[in-house]
Amino acid sequence: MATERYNPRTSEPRWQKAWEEARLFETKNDDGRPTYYVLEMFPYPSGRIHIGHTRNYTMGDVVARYKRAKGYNVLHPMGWDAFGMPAENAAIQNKIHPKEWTYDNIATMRSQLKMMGLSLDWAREFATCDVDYYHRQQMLFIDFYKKGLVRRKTSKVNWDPVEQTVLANEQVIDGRGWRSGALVEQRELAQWFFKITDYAEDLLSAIDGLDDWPEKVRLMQRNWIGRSEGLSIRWALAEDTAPAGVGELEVYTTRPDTIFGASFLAVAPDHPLARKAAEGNPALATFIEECRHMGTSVAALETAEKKGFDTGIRVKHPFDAEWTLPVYVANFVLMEYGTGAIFGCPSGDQRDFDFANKYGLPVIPVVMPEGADAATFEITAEPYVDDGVMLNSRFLDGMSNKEAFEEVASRLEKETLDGKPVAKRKVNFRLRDWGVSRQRYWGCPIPMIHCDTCGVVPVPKEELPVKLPDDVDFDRPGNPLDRHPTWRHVKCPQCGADARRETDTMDTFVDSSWYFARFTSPHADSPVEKDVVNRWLPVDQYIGGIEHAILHLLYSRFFTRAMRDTGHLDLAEPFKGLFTQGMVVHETYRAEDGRWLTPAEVRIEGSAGERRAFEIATGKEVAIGPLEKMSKSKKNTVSPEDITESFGADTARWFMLSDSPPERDVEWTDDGAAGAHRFVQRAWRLITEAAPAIGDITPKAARDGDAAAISKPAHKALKAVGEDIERLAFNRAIARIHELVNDLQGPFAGLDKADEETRAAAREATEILIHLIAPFMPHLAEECWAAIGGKDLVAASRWPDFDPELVLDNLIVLPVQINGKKRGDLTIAREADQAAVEKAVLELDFVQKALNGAPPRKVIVVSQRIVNVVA
RNA sequence: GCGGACGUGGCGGAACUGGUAGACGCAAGGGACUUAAAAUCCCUCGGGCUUCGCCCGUGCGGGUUCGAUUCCCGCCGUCCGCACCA
Repeated sequence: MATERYNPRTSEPRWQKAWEEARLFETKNDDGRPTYYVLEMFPYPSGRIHIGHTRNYTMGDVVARYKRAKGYNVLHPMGWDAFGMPAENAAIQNKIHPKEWTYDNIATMRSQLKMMGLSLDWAREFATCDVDYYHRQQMLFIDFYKKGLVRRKTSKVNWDPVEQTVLANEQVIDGRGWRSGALVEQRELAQWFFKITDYAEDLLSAIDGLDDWPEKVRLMQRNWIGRSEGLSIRWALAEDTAPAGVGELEVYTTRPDTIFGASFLAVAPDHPLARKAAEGNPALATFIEECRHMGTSVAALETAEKKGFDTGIRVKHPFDAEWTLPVYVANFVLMEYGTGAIFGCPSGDQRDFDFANKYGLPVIPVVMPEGADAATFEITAEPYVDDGVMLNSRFLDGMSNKEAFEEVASRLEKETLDGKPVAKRKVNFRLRDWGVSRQRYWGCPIPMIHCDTCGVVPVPKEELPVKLPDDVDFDRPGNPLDRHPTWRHVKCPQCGADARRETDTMDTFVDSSWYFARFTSPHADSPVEKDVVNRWLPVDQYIGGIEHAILHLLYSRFFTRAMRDTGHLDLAEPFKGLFTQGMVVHETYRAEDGRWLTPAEVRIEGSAGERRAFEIATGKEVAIGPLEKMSKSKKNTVSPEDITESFGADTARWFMLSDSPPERDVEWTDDGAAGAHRFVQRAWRLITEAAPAIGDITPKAARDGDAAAISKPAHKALKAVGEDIERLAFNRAIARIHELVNDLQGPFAGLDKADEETRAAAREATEILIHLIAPFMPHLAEECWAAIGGKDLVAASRWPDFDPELVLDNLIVLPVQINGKKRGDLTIAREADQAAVEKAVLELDFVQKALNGAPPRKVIVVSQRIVNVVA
């Protein structure tokens, strides 16, 4: 019997309206059921939602709908990470105010998201650029300040000497400003910092408790914090080479054991000693000046060619005053790490080795692998960086390098230089304090006032918020707040004299470090309401991109601790479960003249192996580029409307989760989307064609007979899909649903002639199928539910329970291997014991043939799994 | 440069804690239905061979094991992060 095709264009808006009218997704804080908080990283309002966003939100939505069906009070909110540079770039390019640009984008993207049928609580929506939000962020800043978690110090920025502005790292390309093309300089500015390093130890050790985080993210965070135990060693300068007034150089090392392999010391270009030495040395000053043009990013420094400059200063070896070593200024030594100075042991470190070879410095092997011969061991092509046995190291010879570490540390702790110990044991962290100052307009103003007499004074809370002025211009580069005629002029809250506002705004990472807490009480006067936020946090399942694995998550973990220590909430870890999803990628197309083309502008011919692309407008062939993350610049984006208009939101949701595992990238293909839509129609047809036969039947599972062929696969799928969703294995869940539909296809064909028992089983299986589909394709599920005469909404109904008896089979099929290769199967009762299985296996034809009359050497029976006969 | 991942048919991928490699889907080929098309349904689909079965096969080279996509060692390739992109 033919039924009409499912029409998502009419169906989807209808059900979205039904959910909205029933206010199904508006979460009440005082609901008594157990809570479940699922959150996807909120988007930056760049202009349009693309399919990559929607994949992320669909994952969260599947979890939210599933958990709701499992009886939880689910919080699933949405907001906008709305401050940031693109709004200012748009202001400069298109003469549109950042606020207008941002709120326009939000309006567009909100309506795009709504088309996806996401079960979001829109009543809690906010944007971080809402005055209401950044007002509370300023409260938090002042609380942190009063708690001693904020400090001011100087740090380096990228300075564009032509534009006279600070550049972000991404705006520095090959050491030049992206707009001006001028060579970037490093410049020191006084800036605001959060003292995240106060929590370094705790942020590190608490990672152990984050069981529901991916191991790779935990590892990345550990490495980022970078705790090391080492020795801080003071090296005396040789008097005749030292600049006036400087007597020593302090070096941090994690390898004091290699101290007899040292052949040079190196300091950062902005180390005080380097500056001092440069005063009387123009060539050195020139070298340091060159280093200052490298930009400030660590990646840029470390990928640059390693260069050093001999200062002429020499230091005395701590164990031998007669032995002196040269001090270099080196472009790869970072002032921010340790003491900004290192000693180089070329035989034990690749970078030191390269450096020594470049500048003709000695390479003395001091550690060799266990068992090597000290008389013949040499370092030639590469250094030896692993643990081992000491050599060429006087009193350390023969010790393990671990013992040598202890020996050097305890000896140097006792030695003195100018009356103080030569060395101190020191725990060092790679993690640096978090610089939050940005010299930009479109961010949360830092609520501080500079007074000539009182110094830095926080804005009194009752005078908050410090609002961004609307009347700004972007005709010139630089921070419009700085040149605003009136905004920065205020009275000092302490003495009443004329004073100046801080014109720096906050890093947008601050905005995203507590939004998850704000969602619990989005309209409260205080940043959060303690009892409410305590009940909802931590977020049960947080979902977002791997690109945020370190900074955003670390900052949020710091913020939660800081909010705890300022009395706003009572927990340390904001995210219980974390999932990092992959990106949606698409081929790129580029015309001969270099223009990027969108997928819609291109026609594809041929198939696998020999595909060619042609520009529709010109008919000319264009190059097919590699799969890349969808981006505006490469034009390889697919927008949700493209799909919803042709196939509907359900098809898009289904496709994005179907093939690739969620943590991996997914390639958007039109064929794949069409295939997903075929399944939508197939499920619709299966259910609506069955509807007349099962309309008035009471659902009942069948355990035996033909009808069990309907109930068993349904209950097996019910069990598997539930487990797969819990594990976020959406692609597997979808494969299980495909299998169920395949399994039901046959038995459902003759339903109109079937007996009562079969119809009851079919009714039950259909209800299960609809529930399985519902988290993924909620609109289709509602339409199917209505088609079989279901009352109420699927979105408001309970997840069914599977019958444990139906998911187990009495007979199982065991693969049988001979010498590890599969040669056949054995069908046997599930409860058969080891001996019975072994006996049955040895009776099999192909086993006897393989054994050729001889007894088997061994029979391995892995219960319920496999049998291996070793001949 | 440092840190982290990933690599399986023509394609996306599945394979639980070391236990049947290729589930499920896409593409392709063949067939049915149709005046025709679309839609739908059925069959084939890693490679090879002496094809009732055997051999090879999970980036490459070794190793451990009764058994390795999975564990170990060494390579190769691709991707992500690196503190002012969000």
